[in-house]
Amino acid sequence: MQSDTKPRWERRKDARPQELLAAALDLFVDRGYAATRLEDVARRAGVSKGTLYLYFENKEELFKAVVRENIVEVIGKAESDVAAAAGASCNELLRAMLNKWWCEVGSTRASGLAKLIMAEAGNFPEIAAFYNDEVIERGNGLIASIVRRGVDNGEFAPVDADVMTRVLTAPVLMLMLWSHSFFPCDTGSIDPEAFMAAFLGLVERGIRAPAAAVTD
Amino acid sequence: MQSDTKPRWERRKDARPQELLAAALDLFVDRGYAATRLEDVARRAGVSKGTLYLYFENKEELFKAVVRENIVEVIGKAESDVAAAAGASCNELLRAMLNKWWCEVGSTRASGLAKLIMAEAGNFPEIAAFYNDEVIERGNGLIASIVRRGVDNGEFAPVDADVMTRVLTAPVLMLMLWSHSFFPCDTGSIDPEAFMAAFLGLVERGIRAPAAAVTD
Amino acid sequence: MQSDTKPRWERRKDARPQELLAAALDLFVDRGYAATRLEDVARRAGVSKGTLYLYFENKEELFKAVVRENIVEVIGKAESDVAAAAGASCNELLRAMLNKWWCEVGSTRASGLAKLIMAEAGNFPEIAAFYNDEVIERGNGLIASIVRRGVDNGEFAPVDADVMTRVLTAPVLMLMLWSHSFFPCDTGSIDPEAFMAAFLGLVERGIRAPAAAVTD
Amino acid sequence: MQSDTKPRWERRKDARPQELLAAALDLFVDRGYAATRLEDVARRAGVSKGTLYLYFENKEELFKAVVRENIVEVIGKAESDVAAAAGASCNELLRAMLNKWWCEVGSTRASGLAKLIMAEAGNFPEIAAFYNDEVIERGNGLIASIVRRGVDNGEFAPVDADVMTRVLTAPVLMLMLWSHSFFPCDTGSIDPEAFMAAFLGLVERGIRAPAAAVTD
DNA sequence: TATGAATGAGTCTTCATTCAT
DNA sequence: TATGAATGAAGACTCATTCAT
Repeated sequence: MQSDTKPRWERRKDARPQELLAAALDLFVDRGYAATRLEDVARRAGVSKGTLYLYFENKEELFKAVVRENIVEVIGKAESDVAAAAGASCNELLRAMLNKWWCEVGSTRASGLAKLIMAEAGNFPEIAAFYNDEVIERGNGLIASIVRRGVDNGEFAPVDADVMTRVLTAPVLMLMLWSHSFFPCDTGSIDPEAFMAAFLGLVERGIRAPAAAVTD
Repeated sequence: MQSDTKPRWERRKDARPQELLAAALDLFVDRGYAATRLEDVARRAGVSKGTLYLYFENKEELFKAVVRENIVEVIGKAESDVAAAAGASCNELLRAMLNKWWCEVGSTRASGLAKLIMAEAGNFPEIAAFYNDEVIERGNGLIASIVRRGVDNGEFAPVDADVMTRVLTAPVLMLMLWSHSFFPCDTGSIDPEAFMAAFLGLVERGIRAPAAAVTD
Repeated sequence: MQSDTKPRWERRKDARPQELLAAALDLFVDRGYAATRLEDVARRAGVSKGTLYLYFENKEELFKAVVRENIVEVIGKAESDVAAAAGASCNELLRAMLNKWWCEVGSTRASGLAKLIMAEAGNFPEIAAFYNDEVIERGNGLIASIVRRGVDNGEFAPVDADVMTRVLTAPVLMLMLWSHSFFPCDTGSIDPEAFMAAFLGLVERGIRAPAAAVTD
Repeated sequence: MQSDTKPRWERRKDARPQELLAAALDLFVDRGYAATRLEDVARRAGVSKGTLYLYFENKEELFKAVVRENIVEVIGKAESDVAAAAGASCNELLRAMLNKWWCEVGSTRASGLAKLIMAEAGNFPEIAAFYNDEVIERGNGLIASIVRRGVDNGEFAPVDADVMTRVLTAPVLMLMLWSHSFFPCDTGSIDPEAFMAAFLGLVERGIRAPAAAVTD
């Protein structure tokens, strides 16, 4: 859409940040935050180290940009979805959200960022705070709101919504972590679909109100 | 009689390794593997850098020793326990083991090692291999053996033991990870006992054979 | 126009490797391999430690580059020279080569590398192998080829070429070693030209075939 | 010869320094001065690091003691021998001394000390001075005195005795160095006896006065 | 005498960041 | 905008020497 008259050597001017973000995502996911060298990010994006600093103030800002691009955005969409499904069955909605979370984030490269955060947040407080505010609080809030609604309307057993949110998100988080592990037994032996199916089955049967059977 | 001048060092041969392992556990857990400086480990144990090398060949061997001391040993005991409980109810045994795992490892400082491994194994293949062989394979094997027995004797629904093992261990693992996170919401908001209770309840109701409901 | 503040560094890409190699040669020769600190090499070349690593992967590669620059190249030229002098008197060619060796390598700073190798090869096997292949084998082969020709054409007494090569190269090597010794008697008392003259005279009279006298 | 009444555990009290010197010789020769660790010396002698310091003030004194024990002593005997052979043929005496030197020092482990000195004297000035005074000056003086006598009595061509001493000692020195090299071509391909025979033949024919040929 | 635990200065190597061009 | 040469602080590991026992 840009003017066609621009000389050839200036092409892709606007694409630079995207290429850098893509390269950074790959390397952060593979190596972690501290172990990722900016020079490698630059090289993978086909630019020089100095260029990277033209687009991102420093390593930390680069990382934040990667998180925004790959995770924060998805959460925003999910929030809209939940708001739109106000009348749906909570048991189904809950499982749909968990499954969607796995499909749209967990099963992508972006899930490596969760591993990274888990691992290194303690050494980089600023990053921890950012991730907590932008991802964890919002993501958990979303799940908790569904649980709360399910408890309120009698679909679910009367559980503590915040605690149950943790229990429900834990397996998906672990699956995300495992999918970025280098353990032979992990990498090789877990079938994510089977795992999610087993987990969602457990949830379906495990969360609903006992009384529900009577009610039926 | 007491000299006013503190001796340059104190001779504590037998106590040293334990003190060093304790200091190393603390720092590995707090900072991760790569970010832990051996000089800090030494200082925390009250000795000099060089002294550490009298007891442990290098950083990697120090780490392995920490894992052996804090995790491998517990697994060994658990294996005996399971073998001794051959006739028990699998549903109960399973929950007992998961709970015990949390109590004896998960809720201690040692659980930080799981976080560390999750996070950094990819950058340190030798450590990954060691941990996989000594901890993951053995630990998973233990849980899977119980699940398999429960499926065989009809206590459990006919699930895939290896997949279910992953599903069952995931929440405990995540709780371990969370308990070593620095996120305000994590550190503050999770009550491990409530989490474990919620999780074990989910398991009890979720894993048993459907027929069991009829039996009640 | 000249800024009063000296720039933190100066950009000298093309000159750098040469400056670093020169500094490295000096220090390796003066202090040996193990005792040469890369920081000193850098400082002598007027750069920082890190800069050195932009041009040479590590200490070993730096050393190899120094050897290539200062010795291997000369051997290559000598090989051409010998090939070109196919018809010359072997007695004269032999002495010319030995003398040339002294003049072009032995009497320069580069000869200190021979001392270094002699001294430290045992502790650095990789360096030993490199030097053996690139310098010793080729250099000895060159001298031996002349001796062999001289024996074959009757100029020389029927000696074993490989043994005689050792005998012939030994004094030049020793002179090289001596010229880098710090012994008062060595540094001061040896006149290399007198030494070489005495040695070459010894060779001229000592190597030729006894029958030669008859021939005259 | 010591009292037989001494308790068993105190045996070999006087042998300790000898054992330490033997161990030190081995390691200095194999690894050089700087690279020899005193802990290894102690271990090889079967004692602890601390014990070594009971007998030798520090690394440097240990090294000096090794040199005294293994080289200085031999030179003393050689000086007596030369003094006793006042009337012998200088050509023969010279070759006898050179050969003896090889046999009694050069072909033993002690020759490795020459390599070590050659290599590292520059980094340890005190050691250099010691070796120069105790070994080099005295050894060279011995050879030079024979050369001088041979020139004076017409047996030898009128050479400069000091220069010729260097030329004559150089091959033996190099043979000593080579015999402690790790180069395949060195270790494997040099036959010391053949080398010495070739060298001594060269000397015999090369050093005598030209007139001598006429005389024959 | 003998031990060996303890020390700490010293050296190679890495990498985020800066800045002259 | 883009480059990449240059910087320098930081960390693992070694080893001569000391000294309480």
